[in-house]
Amino acid sequence: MTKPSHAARDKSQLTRDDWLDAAAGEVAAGGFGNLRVLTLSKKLGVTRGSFYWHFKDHEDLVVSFLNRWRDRRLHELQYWKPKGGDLETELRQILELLLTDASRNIRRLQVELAVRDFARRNDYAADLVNEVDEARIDQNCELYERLSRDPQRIRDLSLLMYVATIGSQVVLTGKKGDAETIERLEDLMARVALAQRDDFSDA
Amino acid sequence: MTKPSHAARDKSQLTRDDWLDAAAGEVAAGGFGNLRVLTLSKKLGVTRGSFYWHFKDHEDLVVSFLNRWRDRRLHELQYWKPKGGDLETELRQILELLLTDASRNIRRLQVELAVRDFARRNDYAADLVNEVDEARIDQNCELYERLSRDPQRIRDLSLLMYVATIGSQVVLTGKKGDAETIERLEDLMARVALAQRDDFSDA
DNA sequence: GTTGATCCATACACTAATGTATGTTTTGTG
DNA sequence: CACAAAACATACATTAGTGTATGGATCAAC
Repeated sequence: MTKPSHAARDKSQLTRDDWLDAAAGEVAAGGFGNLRVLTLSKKLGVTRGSFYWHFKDHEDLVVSFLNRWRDRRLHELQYWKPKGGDLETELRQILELLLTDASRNIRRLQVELAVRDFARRNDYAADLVNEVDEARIDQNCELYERLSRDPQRIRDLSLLMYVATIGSQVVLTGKKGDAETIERLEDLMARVALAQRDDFSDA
Repeated sequence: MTKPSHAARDKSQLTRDDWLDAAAGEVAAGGFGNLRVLTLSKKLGVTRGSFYWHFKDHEDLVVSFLNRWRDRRLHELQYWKPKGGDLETELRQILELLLTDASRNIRRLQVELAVRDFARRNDYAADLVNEVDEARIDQNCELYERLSRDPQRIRDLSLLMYVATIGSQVVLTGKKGDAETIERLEDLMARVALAQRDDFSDA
């Protein structure tokens, strides 16, 4: 007897993580304002009685969701480390990860943008987003250290590259022909970064 | 007799634009999901009876708001034209407009980000945002035409600069010490753009 | 100052959502 | 199988929101 469920639900019982996964779908589709426990329950094929066993209340769901998001984003950073090669190769690897790869994982991208939007009116979310941003920018600094010796300029360059990727994810999502555009952007960004190598005037 | 109103309300009667102005506050604060006619009415010191005279329904308010936003963003583009000077001067003028100036108009920035977020789940808003983006990128192309002769590269560079500004608005809003950061970013972007001048290999 | 149009208030019906209390089923474990 | 804990269902109370119908106030123009 398969219940009137939609997604991954052949189990007869739900876990807390199942609810968070379903919540990700809602958040991706309509932001945190669309995260209702009633509609969530319907899509999971259960009633709200289940929800209020797994979670204290609606806020508990939101906070748990944000925490899991933060943990995963910080954890995945270990896979961001480019595996060898010269500077340009590694640079292009990172850029492809940040641009092309990110635009393919539509759901993940939508969740991230929703979290960012929610962070503008929720202090806790804002803290988590800052944490993730800082970690990403810091990590990429290792790459750009080979371009300059001024720590400030290294960090600024890393920041510039980062905001460019975020901006392109914001601007270029869901347009036709954005794949080629992103590719060209990726190429241009690599050239731009490498062009900064010249001035080794080390302050 | 001043009514229990909050903002600009010494008039005894409200106009359609007054409602849209108040709506901007709500949208800036909590996005389009926070745009309720009930709370709007309370903040304006009237009941919903007034609203449903000025607007057909809630959707009418949203569409009108989006249209006005589009019109204003397209209209203000005429002030984006830098007034003379050499290339670097004009470039820095535009960048200051796009970064420093934008980060000061917090409310306008929040509205724009809210519109962008709303555009991810509303086709009409998405069309307007695309329209505005295209117009801005196109306009700035005039500047970057002095850097290269390849139309594709000109447009890509304009796009890169644009997504970088959007991204910095998304990432750097509401952090302490973002003013200096934006200044340094502005400087770096100018240098990056000018560094692209060198390759006049015109395809 | 009367009148018509404009603007707003009041009252009602309806929907969707949260949260809580309590009952019912399912599951693991001796 | 017995039984306790875990997972879910049901029913109720409450709140906040939309939309509509209709009545009342206010303003402009003559």
